[in-house]
Amino acid sequence: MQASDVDSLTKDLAQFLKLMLVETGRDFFKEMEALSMSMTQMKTLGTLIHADEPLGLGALSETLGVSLPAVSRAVEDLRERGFVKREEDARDRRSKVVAITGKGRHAFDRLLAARLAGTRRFLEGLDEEQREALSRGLEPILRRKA
Amino acid sequence: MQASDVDSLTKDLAQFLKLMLVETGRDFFKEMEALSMSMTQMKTLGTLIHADEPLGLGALSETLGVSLPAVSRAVEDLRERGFVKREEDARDRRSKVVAITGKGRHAFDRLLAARLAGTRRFLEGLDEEQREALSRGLEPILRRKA
DNA sequence: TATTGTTATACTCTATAACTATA
DNA sequence: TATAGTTATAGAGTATAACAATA
Repeated sequence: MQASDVDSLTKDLAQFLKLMLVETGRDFFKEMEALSMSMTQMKTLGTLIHADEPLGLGALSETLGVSLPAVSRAVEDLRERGFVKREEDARDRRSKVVAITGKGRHAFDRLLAARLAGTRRFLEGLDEEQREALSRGLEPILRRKA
Repeated sequence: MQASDVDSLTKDLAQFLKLMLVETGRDFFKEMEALSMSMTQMKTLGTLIHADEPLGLGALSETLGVSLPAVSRAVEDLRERGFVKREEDARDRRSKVVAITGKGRHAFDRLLAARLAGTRRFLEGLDEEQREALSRGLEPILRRKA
């Protein structure tokens, strides 16, 4: 591996990431604001939407890397607004399990769409050749075996 | 432009960005924490380091998209710690102009290095062919005329 | 009066500590 | 006792409003 190649590619990639962060951040944060959704609440929905079964608050806290009280309050607010439901675990009444609702899925989809909107807008600003090259550059990375 | 191509590339790029965010965020936030540096303070240093001349607080507030009081407090803390210096503008004593110090440059370089560290680590985990393709994908985008 | 910053105040989100209820 | 979650409290960061100094 030639160090200088990696060096210059590192700079290129960093520059590209910065560009994309600016481009994709706008719509996304606007949508978060419109939904009055905090970062923790968004990550909570994102975790629940992919979960096979309702999750306890401890599991959420662990997964999100956020304190238990912070999750507890974020979830309580989400519940009040109908984005999740929270129930006592029948087998252990100390535990409360949380699941996303249809309304929650809908909200998360909106946030996801906002995140993709900036990405798509950026790509539409490129020409076909640039998109082709980018696609060929990303493809092998995303499809590689870890 | 075939819509489906853009669709799938949008998804690929979004996935890639998410991957990189995780990969590059760790070192960076660790370094910010080590320097007790807030986001606004970091952006302040980043703006000043590229500025040709000292900037007034109003200009900083505008550039960073942060309220004047927030900038005022962020700068005061940076000044106390020697990362910037702040002086009255001789021509208008209402205005105070801020400039980065050597210590400030050094701190910002550390933050920049932390941000690049994750990017570089990621690239080093790829094989030569993957890096080549990525490089060819980014090159025309970064060098294009706006 | 208008403008540049600063200080006062209130709000959001967070973490640690104290607490409640169940196991 | 130990554990799951909630409530109390304090800290960091922000914005709007009130203020001080200079133009």
